Amino acid sequence: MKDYKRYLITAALPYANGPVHIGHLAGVYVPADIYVRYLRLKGIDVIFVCGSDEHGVPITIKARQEGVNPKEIVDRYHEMNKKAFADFGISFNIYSRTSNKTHHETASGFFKTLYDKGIFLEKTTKQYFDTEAGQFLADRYITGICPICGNASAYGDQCESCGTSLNATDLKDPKSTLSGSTPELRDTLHWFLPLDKYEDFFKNWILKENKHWKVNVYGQCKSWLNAGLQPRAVSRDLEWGIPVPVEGADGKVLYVWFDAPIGYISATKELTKDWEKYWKDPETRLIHFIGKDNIVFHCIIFPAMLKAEGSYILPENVPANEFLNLEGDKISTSRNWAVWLHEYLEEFPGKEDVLRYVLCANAPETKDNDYTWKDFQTRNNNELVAILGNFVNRSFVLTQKYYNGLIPEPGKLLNSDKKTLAEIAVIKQSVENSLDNFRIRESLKYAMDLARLGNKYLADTEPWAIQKTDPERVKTIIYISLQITANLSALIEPFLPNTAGKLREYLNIERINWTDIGSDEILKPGHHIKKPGLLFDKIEDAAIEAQLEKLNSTKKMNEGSETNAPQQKDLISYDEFMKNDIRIGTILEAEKVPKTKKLMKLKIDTGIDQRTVVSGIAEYFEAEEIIGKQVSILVNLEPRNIKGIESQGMILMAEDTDGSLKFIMPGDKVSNGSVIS
RNA sequence: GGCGAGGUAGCUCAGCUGGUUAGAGCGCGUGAUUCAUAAUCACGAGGUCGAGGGUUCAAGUCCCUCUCUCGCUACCA
Repeated sequence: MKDYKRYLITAALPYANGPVHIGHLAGVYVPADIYVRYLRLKGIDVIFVCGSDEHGVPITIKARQEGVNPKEIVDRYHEMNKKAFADFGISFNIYSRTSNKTHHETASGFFKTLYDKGIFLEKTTKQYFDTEAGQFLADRYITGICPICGNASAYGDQCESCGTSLNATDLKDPKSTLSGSTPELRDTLHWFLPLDKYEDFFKNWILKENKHWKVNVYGQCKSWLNAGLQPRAVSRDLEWGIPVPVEGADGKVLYVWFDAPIGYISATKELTKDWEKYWKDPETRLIHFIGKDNIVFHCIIFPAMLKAEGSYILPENVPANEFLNLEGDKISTSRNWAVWLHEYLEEFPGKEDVLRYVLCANAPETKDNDYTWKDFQTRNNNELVAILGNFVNRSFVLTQKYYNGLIPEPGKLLNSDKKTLAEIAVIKQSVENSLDNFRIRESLKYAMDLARLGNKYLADTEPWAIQKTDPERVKTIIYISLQITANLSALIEPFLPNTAGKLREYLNIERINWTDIGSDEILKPGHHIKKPGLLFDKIEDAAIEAQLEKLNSTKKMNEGSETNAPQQKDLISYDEFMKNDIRIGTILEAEKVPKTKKLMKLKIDTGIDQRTVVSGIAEYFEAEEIIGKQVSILVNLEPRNIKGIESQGMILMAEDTDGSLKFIMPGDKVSNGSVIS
């Protein structure tokens, strides 16, 4: 690899509409922090930037739900996450935010540069405008009648009743949710980044020059490049965000995906006057730590922006991780299925390193992984306490007992002693090699090998057995054990910084340079170590059960459907309801529509006729098992062509909380064509 | 359906350009040991490497088909 002069490390900007959880930590912040701490210990010039991503529609929606200003939302979560990260020990050089002045100026300037260079395409489209509120409406802010299923409160981007994704202009009788008025269609101008023009560049840069990227990252990029890149709108009509810095662009802001990654640049700017050195000098190695949901932005879109601007370097690597599950289920902010960092810090005070350790040991580097509290306990008790903590404790206790805390003078080293000491450098080399290749999980395992080495050394030499007969030999043994603990304090520093600090305190020494790892004379004979405490405590079953209980109650809350059931829709009149002609029919034939995942072609006896209906149920039913069943069917829905088949009606389904579908059927058999009212 | 990633011991994962009896950590069993938060150390049991074909003197490793998981994408009337 090229010899870089300095490193710029970014960690994905957490979205400021919720707290940080273990999934974020395991995928992004813990690996990034370990890597950065490692670089720092090696004396490398590195800065580590992050911050809150505070723009975008979801934040405005959350604000509206709570009846507050978006600013209140982002302030709340920015402060909360900033503090949680700091308390947890993620060592950002700066944790900034995209709502601040520097960022607004930077993002705005970045846009302006591209604009002046004539990079953007301009396109005019028609969008709804709320004349009362005086603004264009995001799709989410429009409700109306779904053209597909007739649901009266479909959103402009999606009908939650039938699940169809929509354009706001598809809705019948659209209403603004801001003012309740009927919006009017107006022309609106937007700017697009012509990603398609960079396709050749990316095919070369990623597929040829970046073969060293992780397979999951490389493969995902290949998938996108093969599908072809499309121009992407960089602006949108919204109040919350960074105004488009162009004449006549009132009410338009930069699309959040455009401004967010620029947040890395603004954060660097805030941090140092020398920011350009980190962003524009090819001797800087730029690395983005992200989760897999962010791959396309960091591997294609943001580099395209940087490339278009012209003066920036591109990322040298993007070590994206997969996702972490929790006790077998996907982590979900909305379902409160998560271990929140701020809560963990309160519930397990002083155990920051335990979580770091478990998340790193379980980091989803190659595929999604599962976090369980049982595993958390096991790793703490059987690895941190039993292997690492125990070795250190054994060494200390022996030192206190035999020498009153003074480092003894070693005698002549035996071959086995020399071999043990030489092993330290080998382990260090393994740790480095893994870290250099972003195999963080593996590197942690190697680091633990040093503690294993220590335990084995003590077991092999048995100082307690020969103290009476050969006290001189014991001095050497303890001396070497203590040198191992000292080396350990440096080697575990990137992974377990608090523990490393504690260990140094017990040893009564200053921080050791990474390059000194492997030395057998870190602690000088006669040096006093302090009366030690324990590095780790056992975690009892009760603490784990409490966490499981907490998750269990979350699960119950989620199942107690009130919390999850969608809100009641707007009132309708009896007449309106009676427009629906819903009947009971019998499924005569069923077959899966080829080349689709969900579609099933059904022939239904409606009592009036026999007709064909295409329905999105194939994921939950086999064709054979549903033939002969009675179902409810909306018969007067206007026909629609789906995959070349005319669908004449809609089968009514109930969607359970887990997303599975169930038929709405009569309690007892009735004649086909029976009317439902 | 298309594309991408993954499916290797009970669990979490290594196995590079195909080559001796498929590895590690944790868990499990047996033994040793007591300095240590019943911790440690040694040894051992456990895998038809998702399934089935094929190429090859030789395949976990290459090719084809199928299957399951995750993601992107199409589709959901």
